[in-house]
Amino acid sequence: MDDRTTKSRIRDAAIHRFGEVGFERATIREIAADADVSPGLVLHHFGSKAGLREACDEHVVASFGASRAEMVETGTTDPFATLAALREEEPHLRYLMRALRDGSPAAARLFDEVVRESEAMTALGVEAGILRPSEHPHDQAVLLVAWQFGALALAEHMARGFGVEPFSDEMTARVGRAALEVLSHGVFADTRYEDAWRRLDEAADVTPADAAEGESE
Amino acid sequence: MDDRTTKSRIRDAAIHRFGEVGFERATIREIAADADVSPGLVLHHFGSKAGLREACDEHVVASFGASRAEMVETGTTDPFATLAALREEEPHLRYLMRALRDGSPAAARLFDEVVRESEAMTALGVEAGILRPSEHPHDQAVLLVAWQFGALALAEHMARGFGVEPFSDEMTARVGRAALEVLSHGVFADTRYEDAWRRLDEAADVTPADAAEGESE
DNA sequence: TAAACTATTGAACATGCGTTCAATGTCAGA
DNA sequence: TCTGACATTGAACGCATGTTCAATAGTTTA
Repeated sequence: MDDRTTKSRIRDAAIHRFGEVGFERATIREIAADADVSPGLVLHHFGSKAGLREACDEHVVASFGASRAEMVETGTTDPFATLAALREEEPHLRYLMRALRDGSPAAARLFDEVVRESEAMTALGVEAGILRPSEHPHDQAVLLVAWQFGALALAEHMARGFGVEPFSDEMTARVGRAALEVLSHGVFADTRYEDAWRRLDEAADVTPADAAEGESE
Repeated sequence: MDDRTTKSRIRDAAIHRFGEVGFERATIREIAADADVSPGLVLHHFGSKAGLREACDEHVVASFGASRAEMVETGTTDPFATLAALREEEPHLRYLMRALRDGSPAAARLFDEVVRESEAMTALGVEAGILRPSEHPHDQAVLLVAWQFGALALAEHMARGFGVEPFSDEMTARVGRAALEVLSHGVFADTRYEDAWRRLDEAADVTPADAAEGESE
């Protein structure tokens, strides 16, 4: 027995399928079978496959929004607690991972939201003396979110590299440890590369301000 | 006039299409049209769509292998020179990006190869005093490659975050600058998080050696 | 009770796809 | 010139898919 409404059962089955095999490969017939309904009913409730995707997007994004809002309230500032908390909702996480890879609009929305929040939280961390101030806080936020989401999207490959199961506790631990080391000390022994880059930068006059237009080519 | 052989023309058209829209969405008919041949000829040369993918995989992986081998010979040790060099072959880069997102076997192969090479190059860098020695060199290599490839896979989102075009010089510059800052200094002001994690680590006894099996659950 | 509306089904439809295949063209070698 | 192998075409086939639709069951409303 399943006390959820039929519509939400279909949506959850779709989230699961989409997350597992991607939007393209997932078929309405399979989703309907998973939810123990006929294919026709899926279309009755969601209009089309695209409509079904939108409903899933909305639900997952809202769900993550809620848990992020909770973290903001409790005042969590570091990104790894976030990652750990995300693991609680594995189907949604898989869905998000797929959405990122599929290039779904929802993933783009979520990416931008998280960048914005990450930038704000970083500012708080800097004030609190926990985080090192960056010369380009926005760029850094974009990069760190891309790394975090990117690692999520490539979880399968990382797991293989570690020799563990994707989405296992083992994996979270290994990723967390390695990431903390890098994010605490960096990987370069000194700043020779950074200095070199900065000189190139100043010569080419690439500043965030006039970033919108490309003057070469 | 195109002096390449018809077969390689088809393969290059396929690499382009696969890279642009992904393996699933790309159709043999479109690829054939791009290469100015009939759909039948594509199958005549490559047997099936999967065979065509394999041929593309092999070609792209080999191409990247060649340019990486060249970098090893010239003794380049830092990952950003690699990124810059990759930009020269944009279609192949787009293909690789898609392959990573699609979960193609070729992408897995390449990922593992690059991890291995990255680990070796990092060891060289440490010896040379350029790179900081890591406590878990393999884990660090996996993480850094995942970040690098992940950022590549999410190039579209990063570009939007920066307000620039994907695969533009502008974008390379911004990513490089932000990455160098993080990889030179880290983001944490001190090691309090790392220390806390290490204590958790020792308590749970999570070591790389017995990483293969999960004892909980 | 009757009517209207919603949930649900199963079959059918249309389309686009990968693939097959017989036919034709092309060209090197006997 | 004849022949065989290969390149190439275009039409057709079969299949899986998203979608439509009339019909049925169930539930609410007047």
